[in-house]
Amino acid sequence: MAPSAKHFKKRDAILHCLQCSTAHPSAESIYAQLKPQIPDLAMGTVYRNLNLFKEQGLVMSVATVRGVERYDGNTCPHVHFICTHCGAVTDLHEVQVGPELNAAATGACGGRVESCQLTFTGLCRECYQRKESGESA
Amino acid sequence: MAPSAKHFKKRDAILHCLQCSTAHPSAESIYAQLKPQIPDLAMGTVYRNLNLFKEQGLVMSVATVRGVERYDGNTCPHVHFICTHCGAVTDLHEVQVGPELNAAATGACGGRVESCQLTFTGLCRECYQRKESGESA
DNA sequence: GTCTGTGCAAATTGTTTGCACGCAA
DNA sequence: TTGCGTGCAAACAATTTGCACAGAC
Repeated sequence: MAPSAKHFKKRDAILHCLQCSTAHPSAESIYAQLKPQIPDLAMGTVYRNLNLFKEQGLVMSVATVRGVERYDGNTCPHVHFICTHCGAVTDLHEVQVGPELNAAATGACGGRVESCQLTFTGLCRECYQRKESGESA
Repeated sequence: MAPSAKHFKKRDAILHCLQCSTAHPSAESIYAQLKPQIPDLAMGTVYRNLNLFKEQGLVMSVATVRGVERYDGNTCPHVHFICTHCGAVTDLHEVQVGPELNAAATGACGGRVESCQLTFTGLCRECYQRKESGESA
């Protein structure tokens, strides 16, 4: 009855993993998280489904951090923060990109703007505090 | 006398190539551009210097487009546009990120914000026009 | 002599792909 | 029987790295 029978078990698990996480996981970490529950999961499957989801617009690529691609199951436009020290990617829902920027970009590029990503980089709270206390010690 | 004697010939050439280009080249394309003038240039050298420049803050990484990293010799903050069709990366100097966003991000992340990148994706003028005329034909 | 920049080629690593199998319709 | 999702392992491509040498000081 339900279309998500046995046939889509892994696909659903991967999507669910992405949509329920705010860590913006990499393919590798999705695999690591799912592997215990689904022992016969293969990396190829993770990558294949990830690319499928991207095509379908269910998932987007946030950034490539230290050579590995990070994904986001939340496709509503929002701002990201990347910690250069620990590699964490977090959402900054408090920061908003005004529509006027989009309009300006459309005018400036002369073509069609489809999406917009604002990303801040720096030190996250944990790494910042650790660094401060380490240096002052 | 000048420190940039023979010893820094390739390093200088790579940096110059980046700073004079607005195409946000990849390591590969820097190599391709320089190779005719400097036949004994090696990819390893390009990558090594690129990483050095990044550390020194002379150059920044703009984005990873289709799996290849793109660099920018212009480190003044500015907005980018990436064409999903041809992979071109261009500057949008007309669009500006206000300082209030930076402040908001600093507050929201709780750590330290070091840089900010606003990137639009879509179709550049050429690809957009080509697509339009192709479809309406 | 020492230090730094580099060529070269091998190694590493993230990602993709071909093939064969198994379940669902 | 046909089609799709998948495991597995090989293939790929971008990037990094170890080693040895050459020129600068």
